[in-house]
Amino acid sequence: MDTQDLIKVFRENRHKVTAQRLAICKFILSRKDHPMAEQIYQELRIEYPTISLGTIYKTLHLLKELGLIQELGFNEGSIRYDPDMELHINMVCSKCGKISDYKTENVKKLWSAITSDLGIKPKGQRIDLYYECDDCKKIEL
Amino acid sequence: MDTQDLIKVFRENRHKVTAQRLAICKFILSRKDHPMAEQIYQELRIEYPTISLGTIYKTLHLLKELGLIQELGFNEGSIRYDPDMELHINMVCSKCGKISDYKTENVKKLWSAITSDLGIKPKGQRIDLYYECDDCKKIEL
DNA sequence: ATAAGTGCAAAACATTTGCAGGCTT
DNA sequence: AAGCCTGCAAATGTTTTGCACTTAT
Repeated sequence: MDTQDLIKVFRENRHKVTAQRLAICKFILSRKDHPMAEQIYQELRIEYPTISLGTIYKTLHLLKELGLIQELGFNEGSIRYDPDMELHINMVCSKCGKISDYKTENVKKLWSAITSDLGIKPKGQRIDLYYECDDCKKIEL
Repeated sequence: MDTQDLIKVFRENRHKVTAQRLAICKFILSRKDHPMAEQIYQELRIEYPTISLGTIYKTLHLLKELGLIQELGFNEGSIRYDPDMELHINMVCSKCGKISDYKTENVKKLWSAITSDLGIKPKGQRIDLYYECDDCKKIEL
């Protein structure tokens, strides 16, 4: 999704196009490591010194409403943001907290088995698998 | 897991057995609706008027350490506690937030497929499926 | 011109921490 | 008797809210 697409989505939904909004959206949509609001704030502050955390949160909520990102609440009480809206597994390192996405056809099969079993239609999902990542394994040795 | 088992686990791990601790543990282990700390506090306050939120949190952390419950962070920033440590799916109603567990052999199959694919051993997992529950569907009509 | 968005600061929550006194071992 | 546990209160960290000012439409 490039800048032009973003602008189109905003206009179609009667939301104004501002520099901050574009910057926040482009930032989160390009990141694959599920950052939290504070991280987004710190990085954008370099280019937009007056940007505020409030604006970051408001924009993230807007993106969630528009269906462009997903919120993931974690145990430490923090919320992280994931721009991947497709069915996937969050591979979470239980040591360092690093997250990467993993996709496999098997999940889709499982989901269709479950939904036909229960007779429901899913509105969304979240699948976390906790493991120890390669970096943390190395440190251990 | 009954009271005697609980006492045994505490003693084996050199934790003292107190009335509050037993009450909190019995409460959370018997609940299937994944309550948050505040809910546990409000309900136990009836029988133990001087119990404090701090104690609730400390006890929940202890139970997590002992591997008896799981913490689930949610989007609203709250943490809910799940006494079911087996592989299961959290069926979350996206309207009212109600949660129930669902177990199926299919998940175990999926998990073993993934772990052999990636060559990792999972330390834990969390699977949420968002849908609209029967009660909320009825209200809608 | 109008309505919506921004930045700032204060408020609202949820969770954690520190400590004096009390209870289990 | 010693040390862990409790309850209270203060501190922390994150997210939300209110409002005057600015900007996009």
